[in-house]
Amino acid sequence: MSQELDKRKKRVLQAIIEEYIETAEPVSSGNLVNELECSSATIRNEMAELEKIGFLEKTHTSSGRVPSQKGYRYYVDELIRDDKLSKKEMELIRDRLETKVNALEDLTKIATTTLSEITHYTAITIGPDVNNHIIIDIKFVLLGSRVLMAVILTDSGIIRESIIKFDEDITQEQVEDLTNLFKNKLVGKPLQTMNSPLEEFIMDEMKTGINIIKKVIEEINKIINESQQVYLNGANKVVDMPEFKKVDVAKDFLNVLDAKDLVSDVLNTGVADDIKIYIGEETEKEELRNFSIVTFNHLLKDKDIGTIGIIGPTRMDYSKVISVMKYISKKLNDDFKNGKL
Amino acid sequence: MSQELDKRKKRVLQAIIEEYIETAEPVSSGNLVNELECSSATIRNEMAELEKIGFLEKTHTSSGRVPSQKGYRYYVDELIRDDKLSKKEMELIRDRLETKVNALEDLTKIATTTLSEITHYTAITIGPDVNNHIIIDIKFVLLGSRVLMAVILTDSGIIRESIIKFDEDITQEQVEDLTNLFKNKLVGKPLQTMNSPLEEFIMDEMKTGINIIKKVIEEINKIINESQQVYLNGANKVVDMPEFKKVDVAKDFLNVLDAKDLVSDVLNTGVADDIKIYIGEETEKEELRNFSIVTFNHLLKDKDIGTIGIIGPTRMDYSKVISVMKYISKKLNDDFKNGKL
DNA sequence: ATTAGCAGTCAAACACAAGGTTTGCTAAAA
DNA sequence: TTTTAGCAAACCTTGTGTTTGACTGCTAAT
Repeated sequence: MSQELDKRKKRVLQAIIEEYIETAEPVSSGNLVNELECSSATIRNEMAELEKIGFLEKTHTSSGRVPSQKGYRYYVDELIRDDKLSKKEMELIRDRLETKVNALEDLTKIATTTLSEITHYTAITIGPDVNNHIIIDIKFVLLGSRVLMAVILTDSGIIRESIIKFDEDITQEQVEDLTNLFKNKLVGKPLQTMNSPLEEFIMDEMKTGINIIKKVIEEINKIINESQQVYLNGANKVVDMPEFKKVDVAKDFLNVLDAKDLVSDVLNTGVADDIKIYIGEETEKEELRNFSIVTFNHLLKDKDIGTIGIIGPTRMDYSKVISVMKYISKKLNDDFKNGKL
Repeated sequence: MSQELDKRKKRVLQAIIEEYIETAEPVSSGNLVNELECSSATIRNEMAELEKIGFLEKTHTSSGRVPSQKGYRYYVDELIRDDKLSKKEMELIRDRLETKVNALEDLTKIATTTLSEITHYTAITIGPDVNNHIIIDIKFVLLGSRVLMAVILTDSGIIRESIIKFDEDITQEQVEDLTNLFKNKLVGKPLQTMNSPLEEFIMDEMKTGINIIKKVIEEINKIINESQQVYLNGANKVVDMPEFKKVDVAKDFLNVLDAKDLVSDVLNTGVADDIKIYIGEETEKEELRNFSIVTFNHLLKDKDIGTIGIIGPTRMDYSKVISVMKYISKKLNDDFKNGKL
């Protein structure tokens, strides 16, 4: 899979990619002569070979080199560094994550915002897939004569409430009936059990009408599915990136952000508790061919807190992004061990 | 205030503005000769006079005319039409608003999305200011030994829940104690009462610790203030507008969208149950000088359902925007009268 | 009061030349 | 064998000058 490069070629490739990430301009041989102890001619020879194996590209005959998708891939697999955080940035992260939150989901949002802030890329989150989380309790609360609130607790600490309005009055007796029914039927089972056929919910000694039960199930399901909500942060960061001077690229990007399911598809394929990088066409989505996505899925003591993604141009500062993600990951785990979460 | 223009001048001004709204190109005299029964020379004379009184501008000596801010203002005050909806568009609106919702806030979001969809501008919503809504009930539900949920109902039908975690166990007795305390103290009063000094909440026969009460109040206040949430739809619409070919204008726009408080400030000044138009500098915000905002605040039987705003370039299709808003407004009122809401 | 005609103005489009980078290649040096 | 210096060729970028075409404003005729 990964080609063998000699030491100097690695250094040349790394230098080119890092220079290009910084400047967004094609990198010339003369440009690197300060960083490597050899002449520009030597570097040119190396560049020619790196181009031959597909790691570099030229925009025209006499231009400098630009990394190819394959080049970036080699870079993130072999050459990347993950210590690109300044003291100040670490402090900022620690500070942000120390915010007291009531729900784990808020913590994910905070991590997302922080990530966007430090990397200057757009960040996207989708909540964890809660379908296989185990229900540990269900409560119904009567808020008015025709308004019922359902509260579901899961083992992952995620709480969902749903407010349900009826066309008829609901009695306290019916509420208790519902509570018993759903508790018997669902506690200890995964959330997706809510999707079982209606008949499964009908029991012998029921005082509550079937229409009410049906409605309750519908509304709760709605809430569960909505929970895969997409949260977006820093969409305006795009305008600072030179690649978006070209209007059609910017257009592509904004459209991608709007078609959230495109990105959430990618986020959903991310492996649990890992950082994953998709460069350009690796996402296998036509609309995303000019962009890269780095996803980050964190397990906090087996609890999936959702997937965070960074989306930006293929010329993304992968090192920085990875560094921040790893640091956040570490910080969350430490806090958890020390009982802060 | 509003200047007196003779009939033909009005027609010329209207034609220029509507042409410019459509094409985003300066309008020449020859361009209008088909719509008005006179020669281009006559139109040129009229244009010269309209320019003299500040309703039109030129981009350079020999260019066509472009409406000035003052011109737009005259247009929206005197010349605008509000019947610019096609049958199809009305159908779409009706269809969308017929969606069954549980919370009024969802209806506002649907209206926002529809508005953005039909006008092709970015739409922004802020929830109603709930501070003076009257509390009609407060409930506390124990979700776990250390987790409490507070539910507040208001007369406007808006429901807020807050999940509160404690470092110590909460007993059922304490929950009842809290319920009594808050019911006595708050039912019938506006939500902002929650902001009263802590001492006001301390009563003689309390079994619940002051720290718990303090925490509860804090968390509930957090939720109330969060409710002025900004909901944004159609941010990617910008890329279709020619004025955003200029990168710095696009940058301005995206930054404005990100600095949501800027826009929500404007939305907050909107008068109840009315449509209000701010053209360019009329917002008195430096960052918004190149944009116009049309706000729409709807009262559904005295209940403020929030303010919706459309933001776009000063070259906005005001007629279309107003038409849609009026139609939505009418539809909501009709539905309400017919008991559909 | 309106209009035709015409000169004047300016932006946008195009072509062309000059200047500057950067490469690949060759031949010399290490 | 590897590295380097030197140089021609390629090609982008910038600037300049020219042309074209779309307007307007003005004047004089209708």
